[in-house]
Amino acid sequence: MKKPRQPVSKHQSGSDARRVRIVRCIRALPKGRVSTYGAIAKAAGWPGAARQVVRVLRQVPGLPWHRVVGSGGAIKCPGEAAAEQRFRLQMEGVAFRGARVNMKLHEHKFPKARSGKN
DNA sequence: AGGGTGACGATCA
DNA sequence: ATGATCGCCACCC
Repeated sequence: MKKPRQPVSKHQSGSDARRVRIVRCIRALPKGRVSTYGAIAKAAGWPGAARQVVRVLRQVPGLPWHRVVGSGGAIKCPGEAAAEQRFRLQMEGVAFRGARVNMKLHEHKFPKARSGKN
């Protein structure tokens, strides 16, 4: 077996591994639960990379993108997507407080990204 | 090599 | 709450 996979580019650098990590976190979001771009980045062991989370969400299909919101539970999607996201979340039983998700009730807690060893 | 862009985050006025 | 700025990181031309 070789690696019958054809990378989008030529060589994936370390950034690819991070991407995978981020994807993993997003896919780990259970129904009815949400998280923020920053929290996911942090959970992926990469604090401050909220923008990369966004990039992954847009590039990788099949992710529960609607379960990812901005800090404070604010929906940051542009135009129509915002309405859809909100709609889908409500359908999953997520409660809103105005234009934001009630993070008190639905913010997902990721397991500690390996602190020493635990 | 240089510059612009984002479904961001935090801070300040 | 709104708008402006800065910091962060990867990607695109």
